[in-house]
Amino acid sequence: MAATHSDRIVNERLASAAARKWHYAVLATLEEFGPASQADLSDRTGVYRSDVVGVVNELVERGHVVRAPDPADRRRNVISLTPGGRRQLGHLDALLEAAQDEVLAPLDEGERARLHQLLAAVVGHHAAAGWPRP
Amino acid sequence: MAATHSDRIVNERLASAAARKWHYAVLATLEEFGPASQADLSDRTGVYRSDVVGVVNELVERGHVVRAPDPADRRRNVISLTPGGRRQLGHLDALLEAAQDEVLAPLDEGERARLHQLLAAVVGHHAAAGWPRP
DNA sequence: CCGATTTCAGGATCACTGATATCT
DNA sequence: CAGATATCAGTGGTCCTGAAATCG
Repeated sequence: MAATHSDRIVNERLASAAARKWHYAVLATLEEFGPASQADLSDRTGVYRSDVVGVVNELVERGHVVRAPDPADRRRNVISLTPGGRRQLGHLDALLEAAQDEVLAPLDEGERARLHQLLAAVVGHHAAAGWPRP
Repeated sequence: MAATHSDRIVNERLASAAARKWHYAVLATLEEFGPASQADLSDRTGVYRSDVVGVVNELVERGHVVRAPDPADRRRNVISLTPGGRRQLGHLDALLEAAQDEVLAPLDEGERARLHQLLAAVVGHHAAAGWPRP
């Protein structure tokens, strides 16, 4: 139920920027780790390999990202942030901070930190165990 | 990410009983509050009114629930648990307890209670505010 | 007439499976 | 050859919108 409330609020805000959560995940990952292959993006964001294609296509259409073949390994595409993509990421960051504030409204600072810590422990445990990937 | 891991684990367990989360939600609500109209079930479970129909249809097919017109208000259907539905609920309860144990594996008892309390505060806040219903 | 209930038809996103072609 | 990468096609569940028919 908490996840559903959170998703609804987050999706409303992202829709105002014509974005979805995978767009944000990919942009944020590119900024954090730099240019990456689509397989890297899949592993880091949790987006299925087969779905990365579509997300990257949409980001390319919007001019937020560029896709170029990797000269060092011709199986790969290298995905890189554009200046426009960096601006969009800043925009989405602000939207999502507001969304988080709305979702966590009933919690004070300490409670928010504690919740984040508990959820991170859960995610860390399952990510370390590795989840089924094709 | 935590919600996604949780959903995957819960769905795997429920699939082994040919059930989905809404089946459990409806059965559990019927046991807790007794026979109810479909609108009541929608409000109590969060399932959209338009989706309750399908869930109840499937539970009727499986013999877990009966649908009867309400003589006191002929707009309504009264949905009631069958003995088979009660058995199924017990079965699902066991499956979900195991799923919860798997999801929360990295947390000790106190941490689980704290997480539950924090999420309940979030849900309570947004439920009280009322979320958009058709 | 207004409001509530049930039902149906459909859209959008997401999680997931499987197959194929290309390249290391 | 095995293994990785990118791509395409398709399924099913969930969240959500809208509209019709029936009844209080």
